[in-house]
Amino acid sequence: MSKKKEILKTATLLFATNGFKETSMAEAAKASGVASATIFYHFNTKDDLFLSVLSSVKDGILEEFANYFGEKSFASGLEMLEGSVSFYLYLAGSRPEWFLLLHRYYPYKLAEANETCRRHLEDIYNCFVDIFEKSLTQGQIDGSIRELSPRKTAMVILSTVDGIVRFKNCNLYDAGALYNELIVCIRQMVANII
Amino acid sequence: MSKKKEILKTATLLFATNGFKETSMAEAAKASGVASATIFYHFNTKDDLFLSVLSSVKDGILEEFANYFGEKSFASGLEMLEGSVSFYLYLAGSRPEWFLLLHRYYPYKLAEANETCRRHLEDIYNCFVDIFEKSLTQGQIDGSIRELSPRKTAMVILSTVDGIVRFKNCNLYDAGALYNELIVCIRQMVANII
DNA sequence: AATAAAACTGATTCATCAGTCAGTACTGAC
DNA sequence: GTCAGTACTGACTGATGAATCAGTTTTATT
Repeated sequence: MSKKKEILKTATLLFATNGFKETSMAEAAKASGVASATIFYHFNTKDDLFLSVLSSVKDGILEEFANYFGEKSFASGLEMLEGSVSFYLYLAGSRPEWFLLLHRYYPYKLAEANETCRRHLEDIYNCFVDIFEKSLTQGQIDGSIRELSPRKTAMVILSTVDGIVRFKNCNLYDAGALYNELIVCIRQMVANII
Repeated sequence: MSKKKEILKTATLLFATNGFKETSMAEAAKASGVASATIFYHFNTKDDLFLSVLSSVKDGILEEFANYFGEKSFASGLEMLEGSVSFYLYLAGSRPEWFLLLHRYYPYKLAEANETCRRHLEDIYNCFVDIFEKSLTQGQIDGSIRELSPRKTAMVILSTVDGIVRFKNCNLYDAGALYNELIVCIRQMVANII
């Protein structure tokens, strides 16, 4: 792997697990196996490195979801929704660093002043909401989803799923034990009762 | 107000809005209107100050909920649940610094190594889950809530409500516009259909 | 082989910050 | 008034960390 990619990968892990301020550039360089000045050759500033990390996380998430929907098909909108939620939970388990990073406050703080950062975050969360919304709209057509506002309900579902992942990452509860309960709750929330 | 209380109040705001690492002790002292060394007279270390802040936030939250339930009575478990959720949202609006602090990662990171910190966080989240659980159990007795696991469902509800508040604090969506939708979704999730 | 450009480096710089120190000011008890 | 204890202070210290600099090494091109 090129040194630049190595730095990016290592920095993602460090920013996610230890935080932005808590990670020094020298530490990131050492953990990447490069000299302390090399990191500044590839990335002008620390914020610059962070934005590159966030951008690569965005690309990863969008690609993973694109792949998933490229090879899957669903019998109904409700099934698509349940599949999307399950895949979100699966991804949070297989790429914990992505979600840990998104559950830190730094990106949102930076987004207040930095347009690029703001756009990355919006792209990521719009990806999630769009998928849930599409499932709900589809379900209203095929009759598996009840009468509701697809966009707003999609946001509530994202809150729920993202909240569970956050609790798990914060070691507050054994949130992993809630996955089944979560799917049931969401089905109950949106399913059409015939 | 005593200088100690003034420091505590100011530090809560600074840690919540700017973060732990991003707030210097000198800055906190200046914003509190005391000399830079005074803060170390009242609090041994920066972590010590943070733990005092977290402890005062815990006391505040527990007291607010105790007051609310002391003067309210509910016709059913479902109404109690809806009241609790509304009060959570109201509190998140009137005391944003409490929830901003809880939505940062630092407390959870500190909790890994610090027992006191861990206990404060558990007290806070148990308070929330207990209230939702109590509502659900009550509702199962009076028939307003369907068959479900009260503890686990309470956690899912907390994820949802807390997730909405987090999105609002992160300025991701106009989550305030989701409050009505949220109540409807939760009702749909747990209400007994007769 | 010669050359230029790109990649990389360790030593240094300058600012910031948690925590200390050696005091001074205030308060109440007698 | 004086004494003791508590509250408070500005100046200082040692460590850390982002960024720079003045180079060296590698790579690609002719």
